[in-house]
Amino acid sequence: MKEENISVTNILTDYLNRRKYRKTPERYAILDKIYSIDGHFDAEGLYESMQNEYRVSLATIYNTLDLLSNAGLVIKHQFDGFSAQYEKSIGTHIHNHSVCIICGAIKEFTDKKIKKAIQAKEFANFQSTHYSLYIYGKCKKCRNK
Amino acid sequence: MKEENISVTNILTDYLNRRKYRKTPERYAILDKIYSIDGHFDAEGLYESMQNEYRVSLATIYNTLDLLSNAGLVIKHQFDGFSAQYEKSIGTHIHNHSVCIICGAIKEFTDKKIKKAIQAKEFANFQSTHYSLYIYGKCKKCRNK
DNA sequence: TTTGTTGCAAAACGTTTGCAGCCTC
DNA sequence: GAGGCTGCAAACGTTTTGCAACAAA
Repeated sequence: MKEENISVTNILTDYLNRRKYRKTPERYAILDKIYSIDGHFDAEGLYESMQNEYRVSLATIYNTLDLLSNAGLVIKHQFDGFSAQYEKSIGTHIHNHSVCIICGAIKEFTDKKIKKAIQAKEFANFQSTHYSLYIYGKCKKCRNK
Repeated sequence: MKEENISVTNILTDYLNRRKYRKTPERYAILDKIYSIDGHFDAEGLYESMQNEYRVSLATIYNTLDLLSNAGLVIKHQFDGFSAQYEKSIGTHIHNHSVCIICGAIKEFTDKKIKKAIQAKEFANFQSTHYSLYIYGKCKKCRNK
């Protein structure tokens, strides 16, 4: 287990304690697996990748992804036309996504000015926790379509 | 028909001509309906709202929303957990969305600095056309959940 | 012991597809 | 007249749900 995983494990434990939810081995196994994945993944892929290690049902994968999302440990993306994509959130640099409207290719990028501008935003009646920025357009390959 | 609709009709006609697509009454009826709606709508709602005027099938609604999206006449949003939401794009101020992670409440907001920072972004191999920014968090009602 | 959580299978949901017939070009 | 577009219904893939069994508290 990476060092990072120790702290996310603690975050999950705190979260479960605070809500009086149960600390099941499935939840920790899924969290652990998620933090070993770099980049995006979907529920099905996570499910399959765990079959040889700690076997959990797809229903539990969905339940747990939802729980971890509420706990701030994963971020959920709904890119157009695909199944929901997830990624770990702790220890991940804040980044944005460019999405090709023709072929669906997704790339990550960072931009300090954008980050600053968004983080400076404050709401009167809304307590923001995170954000997703998707810039749509055409990638190099699809430029002329 | 509002004045605005005349110009979006022209945009659609140009688009169809350029691609050698057919100018069917369904496409214009759907476009017209969409530009009479303020705010978000989904395919089902659009379908139902047209039943008393120009009747089209749900399949055609989906086809046409896709076409109008490619033509830049509507913007598609995939807010978490719901069916895809659409909104007209021409004559609509660029705006962002705050999404409550507890109850799903969606609000629009604008911010000049964010807009500027995003529009200033240029990519080497990507031609951007539009963007969506979703800020997630907890709304006033759900602050303590 | 209580009851939240799991696995399984079935169901639900939004969306897409196949196909015959229609209507734009 | 050719073939793109439509409506219909069936199919699809992802996600949710109901329920009995299990296990954390």
